[in-house]
Amino acid sequence: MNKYEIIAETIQQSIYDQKLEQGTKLPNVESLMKQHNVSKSTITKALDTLEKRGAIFQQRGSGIFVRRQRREGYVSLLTNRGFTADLKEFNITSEVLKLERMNADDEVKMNLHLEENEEVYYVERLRRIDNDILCIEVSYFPVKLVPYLNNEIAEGSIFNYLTDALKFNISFADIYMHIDELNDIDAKKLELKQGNPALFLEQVVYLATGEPFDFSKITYHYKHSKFFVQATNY
Amino acid sequence: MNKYEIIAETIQQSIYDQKLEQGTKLPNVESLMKQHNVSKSTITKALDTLEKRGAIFQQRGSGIFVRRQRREGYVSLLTNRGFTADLKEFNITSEVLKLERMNADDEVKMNLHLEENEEVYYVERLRRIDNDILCIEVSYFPVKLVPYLNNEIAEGSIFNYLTDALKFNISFADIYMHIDELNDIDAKKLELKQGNPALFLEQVVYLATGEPFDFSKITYHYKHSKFFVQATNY
DNA sequence: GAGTGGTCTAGACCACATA
DNA sequence: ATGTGGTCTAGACCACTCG
Repeated sequence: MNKYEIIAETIQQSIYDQKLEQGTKLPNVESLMKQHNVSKSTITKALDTLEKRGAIFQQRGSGIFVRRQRREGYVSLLTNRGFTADLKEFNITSEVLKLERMNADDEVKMNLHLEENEEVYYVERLRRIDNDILCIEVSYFPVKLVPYLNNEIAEGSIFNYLTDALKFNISFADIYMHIDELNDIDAKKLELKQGNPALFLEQVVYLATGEPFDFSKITYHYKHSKFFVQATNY
Repeated sequence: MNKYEIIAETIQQSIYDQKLEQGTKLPNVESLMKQHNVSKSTITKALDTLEKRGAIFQQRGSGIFVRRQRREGYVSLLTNRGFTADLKEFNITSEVLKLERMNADDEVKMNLHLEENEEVYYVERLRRIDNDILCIEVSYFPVKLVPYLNNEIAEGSIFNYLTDALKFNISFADIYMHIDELNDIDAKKLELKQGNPALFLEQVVYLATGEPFDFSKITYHYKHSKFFVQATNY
């Protein structure tokens, strides 16, 4: 880890450990420099990182303050680290409904930038949060990037498998959302009724190289899904 | 404007003007340094800014590439600059249903960190996107921060009024979302039926000082609201 | 190995907030 | 006026990618 990353972790941890409230003032830049024995730019970089994550905000001429402060029970859409929900806070489990290799259809080809006749893994999962049904997730992974996938992996976190075992360097994601009524099939899977409201989310996730490796369509149970976004004005 | 901001604008504009596609490689850091006659850190800062905005991605050892690429018709939840929707792309108009000064109730007091007996402006607006009904928005602004508001201002962009006339320095926002069925009253306003799906969004917007100045509850019309989020893995 | 972006330093100077 | 964070420089060195 780089110096600035270590410093960022240290500060974030100390906010967490001391349960500092929103608005609490942190030590100034100079004392952080001395404390960690690094140059000003390194402290600045560490603080910028924490600001991006939504942990602090900085005000020129005034100081550095704790931001954080989320309501209970909401899942962050752009989690602190990684897009998958905070697995520590919430107990999320997955039941694999289907897993197979298949040829990509047009929609999948377009979203994953695939050529003709390329194969993908198709995974359909029912995900639960603390035993409540959270969503149905249908995912596609190109075989050329994800050469192997099985039920055991899909029951856990596929993203953890990709980063840990396959050393994927996940970089960014495009997320599209809309609301609509449930159709008959999805309603049954979610144990709801046809016509009930649902949030439909599509995401394309990219490697650091810019290659898309995951296209997923997720249908959320309207009673058990609450989302949280920390926006910053760039 | 700072040097790095000007450089960031220039690069972003050139991507836009040349309609560069995702994955297009940009000039390397050294040539950008020479071209703008600045040091490496300044270029780095400019590129970091663009990366935060989702306009580019950088890959060590390889280059700088164009990211951008959004589907048509989706409103960005964390717009390029500012949280209010891209007003240039979409024609958003507001009809003021109600505007009055009142005492804050408990919910408003909590979200805006107000003391007992503080007054707020209450604004209820029906917002349209290209003549379709987009949402009902109910907003609260503390009078101590927003001493004046009228119908004419509320028919336009309140945020523009706050930043331009009152010189507000808007810094960040917390956004909470959930899905549910419409009640009778909201359904009528949105010209929908009771029980239809809706996205409910609550936002608290903060100044650079960390003071909250806006608490809004927004109910979106499910047929005319599509959202887009660009996530980055910090 | 050549080329690319990323980190880090030491120090000068600037812009803003607050009392 | 003082203190605080923000910008910028010049240059050294590091880490990754790719042919």
